[in-house]
Amino acid sequence: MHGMNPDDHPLLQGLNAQQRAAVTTSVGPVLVLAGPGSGKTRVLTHRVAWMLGELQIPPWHILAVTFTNKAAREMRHRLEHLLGDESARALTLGTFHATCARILRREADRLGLSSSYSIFDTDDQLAVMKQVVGEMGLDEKRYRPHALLNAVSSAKNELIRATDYPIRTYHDEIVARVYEQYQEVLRRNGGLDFDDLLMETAMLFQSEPSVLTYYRERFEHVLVDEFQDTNMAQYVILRLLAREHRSLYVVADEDQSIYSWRGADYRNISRLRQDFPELQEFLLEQNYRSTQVILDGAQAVIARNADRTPKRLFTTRRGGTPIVLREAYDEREEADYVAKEIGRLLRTGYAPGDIAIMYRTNAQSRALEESLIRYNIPYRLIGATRFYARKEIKDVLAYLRVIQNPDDDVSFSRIVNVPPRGIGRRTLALLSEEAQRERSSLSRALLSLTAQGGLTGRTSRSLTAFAVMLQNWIRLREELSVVQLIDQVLADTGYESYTRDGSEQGEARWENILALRAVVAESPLIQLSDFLEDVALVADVDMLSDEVDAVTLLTLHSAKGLEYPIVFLTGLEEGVLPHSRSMESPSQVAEERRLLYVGMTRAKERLVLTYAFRRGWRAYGDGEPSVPSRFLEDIPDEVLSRPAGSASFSRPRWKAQSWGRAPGSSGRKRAKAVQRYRAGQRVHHAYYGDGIVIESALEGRDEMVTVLFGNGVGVKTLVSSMAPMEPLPDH
DNA sequence: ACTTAACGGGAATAA
DNA sequence: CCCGTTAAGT
Repeated sequence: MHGMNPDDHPLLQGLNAQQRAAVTTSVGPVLVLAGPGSGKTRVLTHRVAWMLGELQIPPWHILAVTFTNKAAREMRHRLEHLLGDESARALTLGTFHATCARILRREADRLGLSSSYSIFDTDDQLAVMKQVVGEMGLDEKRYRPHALLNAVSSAKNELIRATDYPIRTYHDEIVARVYEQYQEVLRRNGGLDFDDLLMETAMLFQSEPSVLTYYRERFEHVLVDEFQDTNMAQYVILRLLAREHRSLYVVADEDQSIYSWRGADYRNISRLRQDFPELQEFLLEQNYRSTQVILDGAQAVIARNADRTPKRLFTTRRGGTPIVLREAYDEREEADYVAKEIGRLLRTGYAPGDIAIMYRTNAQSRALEESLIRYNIPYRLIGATRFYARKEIKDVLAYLRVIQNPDDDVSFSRIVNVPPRGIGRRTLALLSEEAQRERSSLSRALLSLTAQGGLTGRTSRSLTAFAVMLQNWIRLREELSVVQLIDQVLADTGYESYTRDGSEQGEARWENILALRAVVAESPLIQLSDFLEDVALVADVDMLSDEVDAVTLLTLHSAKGLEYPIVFLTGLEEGVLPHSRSMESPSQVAEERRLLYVGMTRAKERLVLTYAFRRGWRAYGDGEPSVPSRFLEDIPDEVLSRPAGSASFSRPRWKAQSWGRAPGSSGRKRAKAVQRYRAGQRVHHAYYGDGIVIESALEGRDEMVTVLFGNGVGVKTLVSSMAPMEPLPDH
């Protein structure tokens, strides 16, 4: 610093002018608006390092909120590296949910909650909601637990309590009562759901000035990544914390807001400007990730969204390989193309870890997996059956949860008869009655019944045996580590022989349990409560290890914040992206567009877009051919390359013939059909192979071709403009 | 009284 | 395809 050129400051190495300005600015409310690949997280990390190293702010006064646990871990590593000391250790760094969970554990008594409260995940929430709907005598068809949960979740994200739920219709009335009852059941279980973690923290800050003051002093400086994806509850937490010291540093990109269905609201950016009028704003417009071609394609897609600030993103990586757009016959052929193409890229020197395949819905991964297996390409799947949502893992965790929090009836009901020990529905119902009489939980009712010797009849023996085990575990909890406790539970319940039933899936399930055990063994000193909290709040992307060299399969949502040299985006069809459930509302379609934008901007060097002519699993059957995604129309031809794929694949006037809007929407392009096929003609189909035309007729503006294929395929009727098929020369 | 095997309906994204 | 429900089996 003494006479040193500020550009040589070790904490500013490798940053451009815009980034440096953002990192070194004075303490106060700051908004960094940044495009993809512009070094958002880097700026955030360097800003924290700047505050610690240059401004001499003690680490325990800093709270940094990241979007995933993985991002938090990485930031801590980078900070340790940048600062060369341990000061990053004392920093509070984590996701909103993890941070709130910790605050609430500390303040549990103020909420009338045990500090060993359970965190209820989606499955648990559904179990509670079903119980509520059942108890209230509502018709599950009319009042779908899923829909009710959504309503409750939205209310919580907006900080609306059950008693304040706005009632305009009879349906609202029901929702309000369901909401109230749902909270009642949660509370009896000593549980909080994901939304409660945020809502209760926000409301605690609102209602307890002393608590707010404490955390305000504690977290004098607050920094937030992915601010565009905060919801109202999160915004209120930030606003309250920062109101006094006004040191709030947020990084955002409205074009990457993809979680509105979870209550996220990018208008929080405008709220920030209103609530902190002295806000300093910085723009990061240089993209360091993608080639010009990829950036141009992505920009063209996002530019069509209204209500956004236009940005002038640029990169010095001129040119680049064109974006590949490829039509496939169906999801299987699409997957085969992707796998084959990956095989080719691997032979040119890319590593499997350089490649990601992205899709809108988890269900799409199946076909891709099958092809990758067939082509012997190593891959790993993010999401789908999430590790911690697997039955066997949830079972073990449910045991631990009951041991940790005996009021957790949801977990108790889950494991009381797993492995089967003769405690069926009827017995559980009796136990539930007893619990209601005693106004206590299932496990407490069981323990007191056993203690009184009040059990008779056939089931008494199994119930008593279970009660003895449970009591023993609760006692052992004090003495044993989490690993030892898991081992004890597995041994006592005979879970291994129950799981390993000789089937292949049984072996896989047991391996999953061993994997869980290994995770615990990595932190041998962890407290049970901390372990359960960590496990409840991990995201699938958190478990992405950089050391595994495999192709990554993931949803577009999980892809946020990641980057790969090569990205395949699959299923670019109307109904898939944009998703059919989003097509009624323009704002939801706009979000789908942002989702595509997020996906495209993950790619550094190569981007491949694919769509299928047919997609089997789609609800409207195999009769209806797919329509390419409307978003593809916005990508300029100059950045696209449309490979013929197999030789059979060239289709003249392809665009004019097969492009259109969603079925039913206006603006479908009309193209006069030309008869390309006649009876007796030989054809080649990309998927079905060679065949002979039996009949061909113009129908409306399309040509319907009936073909007899070989190799046992048989007769198929195809739409000429859509089928990946072409006439073969006669000879 | 419980368990298991077979069946039919509804399927986004996720901390 | 994963689920919840139902009917038959122990």
